[in-house]
Amino acid sequence: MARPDQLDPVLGDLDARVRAAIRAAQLPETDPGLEKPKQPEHGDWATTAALRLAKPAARNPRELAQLIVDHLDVPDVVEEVSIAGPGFVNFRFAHRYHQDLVRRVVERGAAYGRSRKRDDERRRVNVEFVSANPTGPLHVGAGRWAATGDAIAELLDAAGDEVVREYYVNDAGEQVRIFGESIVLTATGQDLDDEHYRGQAIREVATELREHHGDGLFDRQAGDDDLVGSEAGGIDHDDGVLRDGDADTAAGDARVHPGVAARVGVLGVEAMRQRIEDVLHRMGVDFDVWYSEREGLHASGAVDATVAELLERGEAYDADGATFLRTTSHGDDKDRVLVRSDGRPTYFASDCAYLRDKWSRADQLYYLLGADHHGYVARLKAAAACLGVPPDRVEIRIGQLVNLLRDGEPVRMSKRAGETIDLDEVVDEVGVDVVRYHFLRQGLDTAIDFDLAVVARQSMDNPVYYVQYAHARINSLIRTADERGFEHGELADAPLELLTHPAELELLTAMAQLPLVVAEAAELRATQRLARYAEELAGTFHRFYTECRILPGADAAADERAEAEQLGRARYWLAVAAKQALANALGLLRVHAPERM
RNA sequence: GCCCCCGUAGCUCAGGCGGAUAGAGCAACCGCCUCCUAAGCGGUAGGUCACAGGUUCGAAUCCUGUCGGGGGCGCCA
Repeated sequence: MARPDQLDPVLGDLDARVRAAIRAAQLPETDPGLEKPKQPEHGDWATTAALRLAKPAARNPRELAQLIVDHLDVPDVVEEVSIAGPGFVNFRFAHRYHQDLVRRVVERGAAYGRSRKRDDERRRVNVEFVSANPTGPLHVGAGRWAATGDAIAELLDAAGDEVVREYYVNDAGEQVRIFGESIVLTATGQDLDDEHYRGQAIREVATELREHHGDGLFDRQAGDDDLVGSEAGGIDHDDGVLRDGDADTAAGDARVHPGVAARVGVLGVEAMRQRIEDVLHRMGVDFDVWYSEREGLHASGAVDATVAELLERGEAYDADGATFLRTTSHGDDKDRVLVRSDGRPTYFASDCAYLRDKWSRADQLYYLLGADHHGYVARLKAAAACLGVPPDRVEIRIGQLVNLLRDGEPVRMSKRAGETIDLDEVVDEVGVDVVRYHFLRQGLDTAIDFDLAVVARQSMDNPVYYVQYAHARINSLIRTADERGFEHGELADAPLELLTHPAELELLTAMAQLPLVVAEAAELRATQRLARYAEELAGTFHRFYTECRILPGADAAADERAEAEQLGRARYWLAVAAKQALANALGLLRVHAPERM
């Protein structure tokens, strides 16, 4: 967790003083855990140190709170210190602190809320998410991982880490051959079997490939002569296309030449991957790395090298002609096969090689997986352990799935039916911001019902608009001020000491929290923390706007007018700062902050 | 058979690494635009935090069990 001194100089100072007081009182060292009291009347910030010290010190927390206060060198900005409840120490800050905040927010601009980490604390984090198989279009569920993974990556970046967004492309194995067959059969108007992929996107890809490569691509002869070459047996040991797959279905569909299926499969996968990339881009998600299993792990020899290394480390062993990884010694239920007795590596072997590769490029690995992959966690963690990667450096988060509904009725998403509603169509229907925000404001542990009818119909009541509206409203205010020629002057000259109205102070307090919220949300990888905070911040602005007249009214008497002008200047700059804070919060969620609505 | 997630207001969900009177939005009801965007604001009403034990000075939060709901693995990739 980022410490307060890296977020806010005043809080950092207070944090240090509380620590000093704890030392002076000869109490065990503990994090002051500065937080904002739930009830504003309790103060601006509070330390819970006494509560947490109660157990180790075996003393009454209120007594400890008093001890801490007795030893505390109270900074000037703190106007009032009080002990309350079971042992909270509350601090009330002078108005000066809040007024300085306006300057700090405006000066830091887009950087307000972001923080740095010391070099020894900064991590290179590899965030892998989505990674859906490129054998079909993305469905809504993938949209959840896209929005969440992207926002978590952004949060980590804002918290001072170096982040790489990565998509693992499963472009090797059995499924590529099946995908190739599916395209060929679709293109040539033949019936598909149960195992084949189908749907609108496949038809489009088939058409696309025909246009680029001609009918010959799907032709058996062409496959024999030009495309298959040494891989006539259907197994291509060089690029891994036909190596993988747990099924012992070396055969394949008799109507499609294996070489043609392989060739078309590779082309088709790339075409589909491109479509996925396009949809994700529409979602505002752009990956840094598209990692090809076929090229990066098979063609490069990384899989073989990884298996060799595991054998060398003594973590893998040969039995019954196959090679097993001893995952049971790291908490898995049973040992997993790396290389089958026929010599083909398993998909799991690819995962091991991929993990090893990522570990060479990063020092923190984050995997965002859907609940349908939760059975995979144990073996992946075991694989990490076998490869010598410390367990705390591999994070595997499981998110619950998304149910797509329309008017309360489930929308079919089965792959066999082929006809589903894709993410692309959902984005068309309700818009990017709604989709993203809907996913981001809910925790990963909650299964989400995404009802198209509800989301579309109630779009005006969607919380994302509540936040965006606050931003647009401030912009409108600024625009109006300009149109009326309101002289707001320079921020440095603004009479911020006039900001004493409760609504103003609440807005200021809310703004002050952004850096801590960001740090906490990043630490917990919890996008909903930031989303809920954004709603709270928007709420404090709306109340301020309702209760406090910002631009002077035209009807005021001359003597009152001068006063109103002064107050207006202070409030104008407060609004400018609030707009920045809102824009930053939305920006970290990568949700659009509109200038007008 | 095993595993994961959830159960908090009528609905959808925050809060959950123990701490102050349990929060928000929607829905309901009552108010607020001669005035900077009413996509807003204020108020009222609405809760055995599923249930039962346990740990603790203190439990919505941690542990165990039960019930209810969702999903996964054991078939594929």
